[in-house]
Amino acid sequence: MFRSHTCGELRLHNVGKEVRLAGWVQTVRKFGSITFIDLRDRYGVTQLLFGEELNQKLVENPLGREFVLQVTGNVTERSNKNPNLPTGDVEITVSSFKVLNKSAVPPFTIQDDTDGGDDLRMKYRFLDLRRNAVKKNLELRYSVNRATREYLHQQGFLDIETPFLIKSTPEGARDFVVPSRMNPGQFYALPQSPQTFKQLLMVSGYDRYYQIVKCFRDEDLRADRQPEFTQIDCEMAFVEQEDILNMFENLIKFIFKQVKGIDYTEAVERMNWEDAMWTYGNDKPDIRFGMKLANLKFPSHTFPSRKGNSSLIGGADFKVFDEAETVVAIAVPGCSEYSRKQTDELTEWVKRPQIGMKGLVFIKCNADGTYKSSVDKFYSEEKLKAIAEFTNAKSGDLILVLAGAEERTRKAISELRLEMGKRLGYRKEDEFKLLWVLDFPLFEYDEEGNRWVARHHPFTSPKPSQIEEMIGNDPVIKNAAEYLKHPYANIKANAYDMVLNGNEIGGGSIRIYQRELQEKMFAALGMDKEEQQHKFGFLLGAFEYGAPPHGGIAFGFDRLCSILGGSESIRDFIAFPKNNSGRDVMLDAPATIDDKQLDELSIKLNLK
RNA sequence: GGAUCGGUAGUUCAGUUGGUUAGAAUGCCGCCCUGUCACGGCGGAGGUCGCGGGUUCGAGUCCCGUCCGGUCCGCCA
Repeated sequence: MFRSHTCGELRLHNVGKEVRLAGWVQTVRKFGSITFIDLRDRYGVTQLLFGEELNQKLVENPLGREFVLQVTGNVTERSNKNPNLPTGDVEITVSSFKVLNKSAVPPFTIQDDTDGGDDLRMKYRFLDLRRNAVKKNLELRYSVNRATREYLHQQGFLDIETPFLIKSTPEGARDFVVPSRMNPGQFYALPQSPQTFKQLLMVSGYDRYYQIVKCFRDEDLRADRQPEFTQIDCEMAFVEQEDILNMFENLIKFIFKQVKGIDYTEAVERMNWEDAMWTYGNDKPDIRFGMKLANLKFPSHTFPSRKGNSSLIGGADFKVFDEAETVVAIAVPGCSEYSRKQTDELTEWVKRPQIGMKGLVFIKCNADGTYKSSVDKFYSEEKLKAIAEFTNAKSGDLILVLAGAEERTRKAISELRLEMGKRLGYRKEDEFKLLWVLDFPLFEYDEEGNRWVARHHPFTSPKPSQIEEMIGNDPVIKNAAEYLKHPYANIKANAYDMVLNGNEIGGGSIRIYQRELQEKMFAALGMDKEEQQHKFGFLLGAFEYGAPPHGGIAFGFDRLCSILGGSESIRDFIAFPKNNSGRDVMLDAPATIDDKQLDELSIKLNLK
């Protein structure tokens, strides 16, 4: 018997028993003739006591950190208990021990607050994974996985595997490709998602499908982006949008309950894409706090149904506002007493290249009812008061105003809102707020190619009321400068994103299931018939054999785990992640392959 | 593709205006210690200052290039 118990389970009621434990040496505390050793495994830490006799043996066989040890001994009650340890009431009085394996001195400490930097931890990831902090993330990941499977199984979903070696498709992210030895000069692509396969499964009649599946995208990385990542991929047939929203907000609520013990009973809020952009400047707003945007000035073709009040800022001869396409403000609660140093710091913050604004206008709504701003030269106290009212600022608030080109300015004010929300403590990691963002635009304008690209993906259906608008109009954009006036710019999609605390955790759509409409969509994206047939002939063909109406959604599994675990980085929730440059620093991958392998694949390198 | 921050002991970092033998903490090694659990005390070892070039009487420090890592923009349907 290797061990009778784990290092996490012994308690007072086990006192008197002879037990055998195995694990890693966490620390050695020597006191002349007795020694304490903390023995660690996946389940916890138990203190070992080596008495006088055995202590002599320890001198002969010194133990270091991370040695693998097997001990036999009696569970005894401690004279000095440790309340910080679940096993802290007992210790093992060791009667015999065996070193199962030695260990080199680890390059960093195996503790919650390790002294190792990220780079080193990734290189020695197998040691990093011994740390409790990482272990509990992987445990959380497993419980999210289990909850997902339990819920979807209850709902009658089938887990069906789809292939990893598939065909490269033109739209979307860059593909990872795999050369085919048996078909020289030809390549498989790794799936960016099982999208077309799950749609084919709907045609086949498997009307509730899911998969927790790896997907691959060859794009640059971020803290929350990995080249291979995991999705909860789902599809349903004979459904409309409402069915999907209900099914999957309940999935997330189920996960909350199972994983975090949270009863999320309230209805999930819903918001149009346009409202999200108007109110928060962002298609994935964090609605845990207010600080909504006050749109003082904006281009009318971007928000055709909105009315502004530009007279509030116009006519003051303030060029920055007069020449800006967009002027937008937020009222930051209780910050009117910010010092010059603090407002300067905020100005520097928005001027960073990542934000890219030229400056920041602020208006202090003083507690005594007066106003003080950085633009007092241009605006009277009365005008400032009117702006403050429009911004819904209360006395004691600090109004921050950004001005510039629509897209950049809206993005910047959104970032600024999130930053101020964070600084004021409105973004608590243990508070969760879900949101559906609906009615995304079907198309996005691609400036470079002067053409339309699918905002979600080319299988997304337009709103039924706008199908005619799409079929009846030529996709060609004659006047690039005024692309927003093209009928396609206003077509909305049957698409939806689920947003959690300002993070997109999932997105999906009701799909196109008729060949004619799918062909029109491909054509709108600039694909001629031949190309359509070559790239998606299998799907178009399948649509001719009784494809049912269907739709689905995919959740970013890694990201969902990281948010539930209160971390910004998904790397902490992946056992063996890649670094910023897409490298596995432990394996040192990717790596070159030898000439024989290249030759078998009929590949010649052309390195520049 | 671009911006930006960093690279000094095993590790995490400090290092002033360019000036003697590059420091601290922790880890490691040795000795002492019977109740510790961040044990304690005494002593010791440990450095290609990422790499290459330049300026200078003199470079960890300034300049140029390069490599590696972090963050962000572009990109990510």
